[in-house]
Amino acid sequence: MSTRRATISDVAREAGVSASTASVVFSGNTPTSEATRARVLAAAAKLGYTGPDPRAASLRRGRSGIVGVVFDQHLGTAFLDPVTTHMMDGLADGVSRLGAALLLLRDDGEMVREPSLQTAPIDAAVLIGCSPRLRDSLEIVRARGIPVVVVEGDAGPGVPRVLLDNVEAQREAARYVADLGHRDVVLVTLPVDIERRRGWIADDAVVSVHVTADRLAGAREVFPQAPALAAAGSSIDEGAIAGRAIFADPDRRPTAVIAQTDLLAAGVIRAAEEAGLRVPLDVSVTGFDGVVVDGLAPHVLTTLVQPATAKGRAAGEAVSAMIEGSTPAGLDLTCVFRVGTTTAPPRTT
Amino acid sequence: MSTRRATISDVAREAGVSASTASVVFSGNTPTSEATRARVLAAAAKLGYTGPDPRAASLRRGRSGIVGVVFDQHLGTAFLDPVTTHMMDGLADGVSRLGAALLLLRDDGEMVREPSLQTAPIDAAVLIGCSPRLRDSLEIVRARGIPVVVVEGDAGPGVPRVLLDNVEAQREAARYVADLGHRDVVLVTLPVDIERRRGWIADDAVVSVHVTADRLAGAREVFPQAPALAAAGSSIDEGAIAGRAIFADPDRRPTAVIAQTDLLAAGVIRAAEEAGLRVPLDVSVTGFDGVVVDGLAPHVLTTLVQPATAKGRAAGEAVSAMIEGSTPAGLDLTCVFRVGTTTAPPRTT
DNA sequence: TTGTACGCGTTATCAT
DNA sequence: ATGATAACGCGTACAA
Repeated sequence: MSTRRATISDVAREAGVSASTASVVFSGNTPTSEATRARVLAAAAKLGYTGPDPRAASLRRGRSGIVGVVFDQHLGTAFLDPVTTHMMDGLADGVSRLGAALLLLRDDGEMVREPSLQTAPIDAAVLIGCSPRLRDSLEIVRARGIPVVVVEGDAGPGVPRVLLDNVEAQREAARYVADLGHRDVVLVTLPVDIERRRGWIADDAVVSVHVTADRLAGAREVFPQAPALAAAGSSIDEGAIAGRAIFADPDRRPTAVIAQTDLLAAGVIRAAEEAGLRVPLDVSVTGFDGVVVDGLAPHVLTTLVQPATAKGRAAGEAVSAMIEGSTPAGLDLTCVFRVGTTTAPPRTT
Repeated sequence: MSTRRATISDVAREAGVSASTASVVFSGNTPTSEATRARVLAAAAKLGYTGPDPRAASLRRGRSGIVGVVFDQHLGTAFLDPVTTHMMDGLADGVSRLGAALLLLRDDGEMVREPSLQTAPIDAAVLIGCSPRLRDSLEIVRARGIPVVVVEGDAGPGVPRVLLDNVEAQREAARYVADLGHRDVVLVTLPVDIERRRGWIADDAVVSVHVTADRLAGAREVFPQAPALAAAGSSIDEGAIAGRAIFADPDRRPTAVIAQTDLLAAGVIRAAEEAGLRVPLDVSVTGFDGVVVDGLAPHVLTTLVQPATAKGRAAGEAVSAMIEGSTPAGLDLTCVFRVGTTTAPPRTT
């Protein structure tokens, strides 16, 4: 029972070679004779040496092989959104070429103990979302000289971004609804600001959340007068709350609802069915995101399929490229409109 | 424009102090005079030095401040389960005392490029789930001499585990259902093995998934003869599939269904309502987990509320303790039975 | 193919 | 309160 973990020098001594030779055996960066290789490995096994200390290797190499992913909210909250989840999946994929792992970081402004965004041993960072904190996070990583990519957020110049065509996509869906013959349409939106207040959005309201504003703008290009009801978040329950408000008055029911996310759309459908309306016969509903909404079956949402996984992968590949020295341009991803079973022409009364 | 990032020696030189003094200014580990402190900070600002290099600090200190979380499946898949999500939240919380961040690791057995579980600069590891891979992962981290905690899995001796009282909890729910007067009960279970095949579980079937087996055993203590239908996973849609099978034949409908997760229960409820049954008037349904099932409202599941967040936090605190040198015992967490609106006495026909 | 020499950037210890 | 010194464990020129 040694009192201290074995180092590569110990192994080298045991094997009767120099430390650098042992190092080379483990890294494989230089050819070694089969004999020494075997002896080194045997010595390592004997000493319980499991490989180079990652901390020392990382100092020496100047790289840790870790990419930080920065959230501005509780991890639990962030992962509740399937879009985020899929993006993480793509991200893991995108950095895997580089063999990097993902470090979950939360930058909430507080001075926490390490490792925070300021001190984590990361080779690059991915900033997510469009929070007000984003600028500050960006400041921190840029000061550290760490490559950074921003996903769907407002970054300064010189920072590669991965963006979505929210305006155009939402416009396309709205156009489809209009072409079906709908004129009486209500929009259900994501929160308009950090307050996350529910309610009808006034014409002069300032929508400070990027995504919300863009999708709203897209829909309004087709339905300039459509009333818009803001939800407090993206969930089925929130959608149902909005839906109940919309379908409460039988005399003022719209023939179509354009929701800004699939979850909201699913909630609206739920509310419609509660109110005795059939989808799409009595009311058409569209969503946005193209995620699998658990429990929505047998409906198939008419929606905009966003490449959530690809978004993450693009971000991952971008940071990989930056780590390797190149300067990737930003990437603009596009959604694909998908016609499902939740839209139909309005009923002729 | 310097060609190289400034180091703490550069800062010290610029400030006219020694490197160790500068170091102390940043770490705060030793009192310093206000004057030197200010001079060092000024020098740092001038040189664009943003703090000690985490890699070097980590080598020197022998700690990285990073805790690895090991999954055996796609991250996207893992995070689809709200229980996992909540656990991650608790985990983040539990390691925060130590100021650690979480590194997402996937150990799928392949020899990947670093950092894998074998080479990641982690101070401790948390292994999740009851996969066959778990033993191997365990082997790797133990060989590295890294503290490890296993959550709801089968670990060897000497490894702290965080466990749930699945058997007892499920038994309590079953007892409650029995006490309501139900005799004709069907169980809906999680997958029985890696195959994830749907279908009725034969009496002599081998249930190799720990959680499934435990919850099944608990229910069978009260309802030894109850037929059990395995789902292919934990989701509303899977629950609905099981539910449709169960309610297909009007003559053979049970008066109660005991589902092994809330998501499955929600699906069963959906299927029941599709079949024109009212919950809980015509059929009672219980779940397990106590997560918020988006879209289940207005129902409130009768279920076993599992302390998912606490589970994660316990694991986090356990690794924190181990990093600091103590050897925490395992922790047995208990579920709390919660009566909701989805159970009632069977209708007297 | 193997060994020598050096430095990566920091911090703990101890002396002043 | 500050400074000198010595590792921390490794990888990589370069020489042999």
